[in-house]
Amino acid sequence: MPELPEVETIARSLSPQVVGKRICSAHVLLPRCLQAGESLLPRLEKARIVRVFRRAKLLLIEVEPQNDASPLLLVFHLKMTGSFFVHPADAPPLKHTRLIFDLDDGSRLFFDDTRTFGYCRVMLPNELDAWDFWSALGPEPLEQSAAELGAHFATVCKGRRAAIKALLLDQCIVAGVGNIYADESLYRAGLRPDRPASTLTSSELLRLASALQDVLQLSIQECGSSIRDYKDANGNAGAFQNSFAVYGRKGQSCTRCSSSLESCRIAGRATVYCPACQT
DNA sequence: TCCTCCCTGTTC
DNA sequence: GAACAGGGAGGA
Repeated sequence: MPELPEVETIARSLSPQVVGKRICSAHVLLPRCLQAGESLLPRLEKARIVRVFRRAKLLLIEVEPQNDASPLLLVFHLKMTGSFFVHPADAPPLKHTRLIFDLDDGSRLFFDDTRTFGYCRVMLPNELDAWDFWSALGPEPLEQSAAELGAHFATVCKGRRAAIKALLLDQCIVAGVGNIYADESLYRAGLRPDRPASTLTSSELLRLASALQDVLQLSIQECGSSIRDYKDANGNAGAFQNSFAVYGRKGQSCTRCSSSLESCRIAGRATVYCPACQT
């Protein structure tokens, strides 16, 4: 379940393996995984990979087509089980390989995805800008100060009766947060996930902003969280799952007060919290 | 604003 | 063999 820290880790680990190489050919093994841009596929031939980066939970590969002024973007959403790996020449597709990009040094970039929720879109820059999902994305939580993020939370929480956790998961409110980091940041901020957003004070929202930034930064330092499937583009697992305070710990004791952690469902997601520490 | 669906592997 | 994991689209 790659969220912001995992996608960031994948981008960082993939970048040195592919930037500067040219794409020789693209193979679509699962057609519905290519959600847009089929007509642009021929332009990928001999295109040079210039950048691998992340925005929200999306991983983007920017390429320069050989005889074309306009760059192209390969935009991936990994959803739950998407992953990348660079294989040697002639490596055959694996059971869950959905896309293969043959590179000019003979290596092969695989996009694998067990549950096939993930997708790739090949897009021109103006198409990316015009894509509703892209243009609606909220701010990157790590690209502003805690005070600025807290003030942003205060603005968007005003008058909202939805649970604060539901807002954290909303990519239009803040980009890149999924179930793990929503639960972990609410725990660190001492806030119940089911609190109606409008009931949070500005100081509580500042605490939440700060906790969210802390937990995302720490996780990036640990190369993300590996629950089941997640591995970076070198095949390495992350380690932040060892630091979870609440996620996946329903019924276990709170590390701070020893209360039994409780669970509920918010916005359709399993939610774990400490009934004593979070108010 | 909330619910269902999409999908497959793992766990109960 | 059912329950569960879950991001986001789409519908009520």
